[in-house]
Amino acid sequence: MLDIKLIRERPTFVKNNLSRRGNPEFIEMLDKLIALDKKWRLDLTELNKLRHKRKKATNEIASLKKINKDISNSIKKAKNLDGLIENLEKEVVVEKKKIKEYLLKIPNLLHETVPIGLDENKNVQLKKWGEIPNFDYAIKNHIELGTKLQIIDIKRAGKVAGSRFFYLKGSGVLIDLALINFAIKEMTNKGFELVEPPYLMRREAYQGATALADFEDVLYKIENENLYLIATSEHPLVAMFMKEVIEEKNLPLKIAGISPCFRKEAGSHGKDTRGIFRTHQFNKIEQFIFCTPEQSWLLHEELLSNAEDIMKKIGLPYRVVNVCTGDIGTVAAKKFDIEVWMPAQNAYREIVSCSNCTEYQSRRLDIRYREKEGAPVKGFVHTLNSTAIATGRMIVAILENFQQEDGSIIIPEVLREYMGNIKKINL
RNA sequence: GCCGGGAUGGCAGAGUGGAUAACGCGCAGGCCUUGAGAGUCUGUGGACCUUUAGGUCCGCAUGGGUUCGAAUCCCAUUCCCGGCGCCA
Repeated sequence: MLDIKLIRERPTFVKNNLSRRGNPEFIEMLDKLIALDKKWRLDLTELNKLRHKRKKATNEIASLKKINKDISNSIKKAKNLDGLIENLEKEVVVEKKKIKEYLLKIPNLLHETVPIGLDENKNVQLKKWGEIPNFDYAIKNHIELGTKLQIIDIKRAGKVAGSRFFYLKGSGVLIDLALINFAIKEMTNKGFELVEPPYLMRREAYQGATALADFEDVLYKIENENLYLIATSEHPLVAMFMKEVIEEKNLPLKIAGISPCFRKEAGSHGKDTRGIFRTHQFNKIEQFIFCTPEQSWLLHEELLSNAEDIMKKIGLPYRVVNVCTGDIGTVAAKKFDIEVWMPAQNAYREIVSCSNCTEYQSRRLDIRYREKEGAPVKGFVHTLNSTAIATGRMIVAILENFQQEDGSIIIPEVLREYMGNIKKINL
């Protein structure tokens, strides 16, 4: 959510920034918001005047009553104002609500370094790491590999839960858990505190964590309850501190969230339908940071480098892209994606997403900071998030990149200690 | 799920139908002091208008209701605590 004061004081600046997203709807919304805000302030001032009049009348009643004088005239005077006040009150409430709605829909301001572009094709490659493997035999995709090795069962998952679900079995489970444990070690070594969040969240909290428009497409709602399954641990992690004031000595607050993620993936029909690249449920270890505005851009780079370290240690070739204005989403001011090489697709595909959300989430959730206890609040914290490891996609990458001619898989060395020191997954 | 208790500023906590939501802690500033501390004075919820100063309204979990007037009375909802029940 943007600061309404900033919009009032520097409307052109905000408009220019929003226009970089290339969606005229946002400009329309902003114009409507500005006009509505103006009207709201006028009406509010008028309402306050009326309320003042009534207040004076009721005070009069109190003092007349004390000296046993007749109050029927004064009561009439006060009652006459009621209708006017009630009507204007309703108007003001409706206006305020609409203003809030616009504010919740208008996306975050973009950092100046975000490249302009309509879609992911305009994302700018920043760096590349690792050698793309050269296979001198016909390679298999992760579905063939996983099925043959009996570590992934998509068919039976379809029978039981529908498409985009999967069973992991045997060594598949071990890799999944090894990835989690490896990520835990990496994050702990880098000073992150481990957190297992609730997997369900109330609407009030969820609305602060993400954009309203994302709800229906992405989130599973529990029937007859005000609860949603989390799409990523980022959401319960940021909401964890809603309505709180954090002391500066505790910033930056670094958290590693561990949880399954549930996503409807509505609107992605036909995209990545086969296999476990895009599924309704997967496990993820997430990096999350609360910090001061001064710290956030440096920490954004740090989160990226943490995620890159993991890629390097596992040994997967990847590239980093600076996500462009059309692809960046509502809440981020700037976003890096790490894309891993997927041999069977002959392409780099997203495996890590690393965002600086500046104060967009914290303003919605009212997460502020102050110098120390009792001191006045300084402002809203900045929030950042980045994937550490999303196990589903990582398993796809490992199977495809480390496959051997006979269909076996070489296990990356860093994972072996968590898998009983086996080096290979064989049939 | 049932019964009971509760929700007031950054924190603690009074106020049970009538003007400014008390006192305190913390924090900020002034005075005092070589400095710190102690002491002392002032300030310390939000919004809007006007801005040198100031003015007005809102705010006691949320939403309704009663009343000329609600933190206070009534109804509903949410959350927290305790007890009982159920349960991995």
